[in-house]
Amino acid sequence: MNKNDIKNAGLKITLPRTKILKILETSEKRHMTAEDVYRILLADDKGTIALATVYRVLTQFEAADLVIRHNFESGQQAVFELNNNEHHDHMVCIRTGKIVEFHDEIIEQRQREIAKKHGFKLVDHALTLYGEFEESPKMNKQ
Amino acid sequence: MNKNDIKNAGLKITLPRTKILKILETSEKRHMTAEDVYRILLADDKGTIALATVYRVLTQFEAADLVIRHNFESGQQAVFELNNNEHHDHMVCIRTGKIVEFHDEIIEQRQREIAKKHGFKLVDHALTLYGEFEESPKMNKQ
DNA sequence: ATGTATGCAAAACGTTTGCATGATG
DNA sequence: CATCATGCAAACGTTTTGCATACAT
Repeated sequence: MNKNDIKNAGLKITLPRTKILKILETSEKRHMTAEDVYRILLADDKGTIALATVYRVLTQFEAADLVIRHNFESGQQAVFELNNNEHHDHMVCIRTGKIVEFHDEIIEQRQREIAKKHGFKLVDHALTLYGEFEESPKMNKQ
Repeated sequence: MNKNDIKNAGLKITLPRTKILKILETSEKRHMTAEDVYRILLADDKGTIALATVYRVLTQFEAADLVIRHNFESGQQAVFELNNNEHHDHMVCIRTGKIVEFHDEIIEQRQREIAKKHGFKLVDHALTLYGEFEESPKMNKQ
């Protein structure tokens, strides 16, 4: 019921917003740039939706905790993913851009301990591993 | 002997390069944006050094492993720090911008294990904790 | 009917680049 | 003296914003 998510965020239910949310929900890629979303909108749609609107809506969704914005070390485009409320970190392939999520409770726990030791009130954290996935011989990666 | 570092990087020893390196070495802030460096150059100097040069030099230093560039999740300006060859991660205060470094072997080890489990050749990683340092009552933070 | 959202174009931002000049080895 | 580095201004890619119009409630 994605329309409720929009309404609960205090936002009016508009075509751009429902479409963008649906794209985030149904796209095979969980991590998309604003341009990724924009390109999909251009493709499967008649009514024009401006790139500026995509940015605006994604920013609003972020403020509403509906999506999470990442700025991976590339420093280039931000990527957005639907917030499924299951915290996770990321492995990013430096060759293909492929992103895999993981969660490790030992690391999480250590972070809390380290923060505590430094008198640091932990609000958020980001852990990203950069490297390359070793392809299994027969598989073609994209 | 910072001039050797520059020479070893295959770079000519020029005023901008020695000054920028010295700023990185002697500034009380270990983590500086290009603009931070630029502003210091403007202040304590007569001969103009262009912001473009600061970016160029920092990028060259990065390629020579003299400095490390970070793009913290802010997505705004990159920050540069001298590479002391002691890997560490960062705690960033979301209120003051203060940065504290830490290193935790348990986390490092877990990362290697996770990468291995996923058939991921680990090249680099970035862990940043975001939060607030609890001030001790008498201390004025800056 | 009111207020909010949108498209468009232009601006803003951090960073990079082309080019003619200047300094280094 | 050949090469590399620099300053300047202009380009760049991403993201934001001003404004007049259009839509949701």
